[in-house]
Amino acid sequence: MRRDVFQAIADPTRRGILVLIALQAMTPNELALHFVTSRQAVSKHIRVLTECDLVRQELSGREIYYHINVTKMAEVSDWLEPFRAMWEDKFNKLDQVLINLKEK
Amino acid sequence: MRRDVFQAIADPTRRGILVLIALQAMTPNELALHFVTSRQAVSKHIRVLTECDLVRQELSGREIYYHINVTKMAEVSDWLEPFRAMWEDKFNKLDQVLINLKEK
DNA sequence: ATATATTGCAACTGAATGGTTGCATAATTA
DNA sequence: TAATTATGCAACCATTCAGTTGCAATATAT
Repeated sequence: MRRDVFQAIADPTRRGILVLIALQAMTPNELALHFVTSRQAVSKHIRVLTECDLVRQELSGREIYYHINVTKMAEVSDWLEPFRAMWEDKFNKLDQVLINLKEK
Repeated sequence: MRRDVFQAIADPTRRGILVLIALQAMTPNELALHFVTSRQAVSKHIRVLTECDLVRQELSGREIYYHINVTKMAEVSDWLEPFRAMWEDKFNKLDQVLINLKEK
């Protein structure tokens, strides 16, 4: 079974979970309240996120607080970096065009 | 059918295609040579990438050159931005710890 | 004109995915 | 101690997905 960051963030619910726990660590029950799906479904998403190390758990009695491992997200950013150079260059060229137009 | 950039880049073959055509526009046949899959399978991936506007086509006789639409990739980067702030902050804090250790 | 090459599309297949329900386990509360 | 609460796990289901094969359409070459 393929289990990588790109596959993990492909699902909108999982992206939602990441955003929520980025603000504050949460239990599966708390998380489930924010979605129109069952607690078990959220747990399955958390499992996927855990398996690719995007989230980590902190036990507190019978509750489990899930934290985001934000450095893992950098893997996506790293892959994106070469493309970023391309689109920024594109904007720079556009800027130059606008400047040239203005000067005339 | 869900068709967004996150879902598109979830597949490793599609990420490979994006990297290749970022370097140079290519036809499906040329692309297929770089993968251990059929030309038709590559075409299906191209279709997905086209449907979410990550690639654009340029017709040249019976050949079709596929170009990357690199600005579309910025959507992923935009989503990542808040997290980036978090992990950079993390590194900054780590830097500070190292500096403090060095001073002692 | 005929043969070849490039491509997209449709049908089919097996595997993966996201969801649900039910249950077992462990911690907390009454 | 008994009831409640929080959670993970397994089984099942419908849908999606990535791949293959076959075919039709169009452009190029002989």
